[in-house]
Amino acid sequence: MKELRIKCWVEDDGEKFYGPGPNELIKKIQKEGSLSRAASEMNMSYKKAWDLIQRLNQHAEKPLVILKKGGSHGGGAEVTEYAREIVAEYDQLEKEIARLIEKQNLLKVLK
Amino acid sequence: MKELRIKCWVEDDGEKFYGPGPNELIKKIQKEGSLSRAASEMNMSYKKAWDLIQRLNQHAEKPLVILKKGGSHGGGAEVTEYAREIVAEYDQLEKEIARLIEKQNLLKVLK
DNA sequence: GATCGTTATATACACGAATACATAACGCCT
DNA sequence: AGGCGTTATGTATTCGTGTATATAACGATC
Repeated sequence: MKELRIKCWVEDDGEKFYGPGPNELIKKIQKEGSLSRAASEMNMSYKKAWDLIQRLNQHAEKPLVILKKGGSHGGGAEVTEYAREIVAEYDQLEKEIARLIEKQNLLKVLK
Repeated sequence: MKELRIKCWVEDDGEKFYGPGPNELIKKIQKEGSLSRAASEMNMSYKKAWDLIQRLNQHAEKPLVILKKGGSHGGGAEVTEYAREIVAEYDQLEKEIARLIEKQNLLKVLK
């Protein structure tokens, strides 16, 4: 069965840094409060998730995720208010794209 | 400088087979009448282009590109009318997506 | 039948990205 | 002081994808 897929992301000087992956990861961090658990939930290696967060915080004007190590629970990850705003906007954009897709079910190549 | 990018493609049972690459390749084949020249114009290896055309013709209900070998000019590649229709539709879709992008310059993460 | 330019096909190699693994650092708690 | 769970960081390995290279097949034209 054929279907039309669309993906959108943000690049900074040609380097991609925000897209579906980071968006989902941030949501899972928010839910779990832990980067390692969020990563394994996505079947993503911890290192990749960590590198991703570094790049995210570095390119954005304000940090999206605060990582803390040590402490009673060993540490944790906190999603900033700024990040929650971005997630909401990205989700909104994806919704609008999905609406555009539905209007485009007439492609000959889809048959 | 940050910018929003969008890409769309068609999948068949999860396998992607039509997107920006194939679309551009078909256009160049139409212009050149040759698969090898079209491929090198895109800085794409001949093998990759050939494999791509095979997959395209196999998944579509009608062939998009007819390859002929031998003959006075050594052979050549011909784009079918069906393919030209698909290219036109895909270009149209990309245009609509570009219009959607312009309305979306308000993302916080873009600042 | 020799030539020519293209398609057809297989194999070896290069490269980048992701994974796997190992180990250190941290700070609250008992 | 020791344990715990998490973050922090480097390195080696794996894996997929594309490239590079070589060679054969084809068929009209001369």
